[in-house]
Amino acid sequence: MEATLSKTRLGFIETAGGLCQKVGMPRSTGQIFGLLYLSSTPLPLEEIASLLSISKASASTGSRQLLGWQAIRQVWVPGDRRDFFEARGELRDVLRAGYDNLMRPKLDKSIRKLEGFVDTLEAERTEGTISKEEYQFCRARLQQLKKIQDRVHQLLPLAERLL
Amino acid sequence: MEATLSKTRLGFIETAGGLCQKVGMPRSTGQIFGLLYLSSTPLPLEEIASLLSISKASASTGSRQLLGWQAIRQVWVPGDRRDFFEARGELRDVLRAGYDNLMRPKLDKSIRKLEGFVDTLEAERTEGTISKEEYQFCRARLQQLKKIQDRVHQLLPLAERLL
DNA sequence: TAAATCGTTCAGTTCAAACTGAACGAATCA
DNA sequence: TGATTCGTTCAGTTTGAACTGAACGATTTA
Repeated sequence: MEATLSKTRLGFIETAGGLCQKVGMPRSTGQIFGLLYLSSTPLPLEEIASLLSISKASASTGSRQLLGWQAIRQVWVPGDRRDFFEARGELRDVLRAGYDNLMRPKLDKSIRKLEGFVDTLEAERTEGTISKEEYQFCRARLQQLKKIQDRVHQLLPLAERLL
Repeated sequence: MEATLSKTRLGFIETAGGLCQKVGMPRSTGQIFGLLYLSSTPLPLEEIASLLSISKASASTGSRQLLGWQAIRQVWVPGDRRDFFEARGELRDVLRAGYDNLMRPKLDKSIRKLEGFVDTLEAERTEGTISKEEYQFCRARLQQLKKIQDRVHQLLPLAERLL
């Protein structure tokens, strides 16, 4: 299929790519999702690459990334050996999966790190490495930070439900 | 002051820098905030640079960025010509300001963009540029996307209150 | 079995953002 | 006024991630 893309889809793809890039993920990955999200029919890897004017390599890595996030799924077309991809229509579930698989682990890790800092702070105090003043000040700030993290932990499940 | 940093502060600085980098902002900016957040006394630009082993130029741009986000504030020390900086202790307010000044405008912009896509889609339909099928499919997906954006708009003020 | 097609992997390149050193203007001090 | 001490700005460099082309293994087709 040599079809060209409509203006709408072109603009959408560009926006999705730019959005992803701003959040720190590869632009091409966002472009792929944008392309598939407005595609009424599953597309093979080769066509994704050519429509977006990117290499097959980028299309491959990008789509595997999106698969990992469960943002797209793989579709087998009878009698066709190629891999076809389509976007998951249920964006709610995509976001939920994104939260479970990407956000939550990172948050948990950051909490553990924060507790680590509190520990080393205590150690440094007993060692006498730091002054009482610095100890108290840092302790207070770290605790405040922890409080905020806890609030975030309360908020995220709530968000999950509201969305 | 030629004081060296405690282990706690060093680790905290590194974490803050890495965190910022992952979210798409300069690492050094996060380091500066990390340094100030655990500093019981305001620091002059020069010392920020030397403690973090970065150039004065980076320290300057980074601190101005943080000032813009209201994450730190400038303090004048009587009899000292230099600029001193300290982190805002009230992280709640920092987050709120970050939401108001950074998140919200971007969200609004993306909504406007989305509406633009709907419009061009309509136009392309009446022009006959796209098939009825593609039109209907894209329209449905764009509408679903808009629904999610609306939910996010409901959620964010709520988050602001909970934090 | 040979030829062809498909997707992945990997080394090398490209590219954009961050960072730096130096020059500069402004403000202070002698 | 001349000499310093600030902070900012800007051109050039560095750095790291994204992207590419080519080679490869796997699977299918002739």
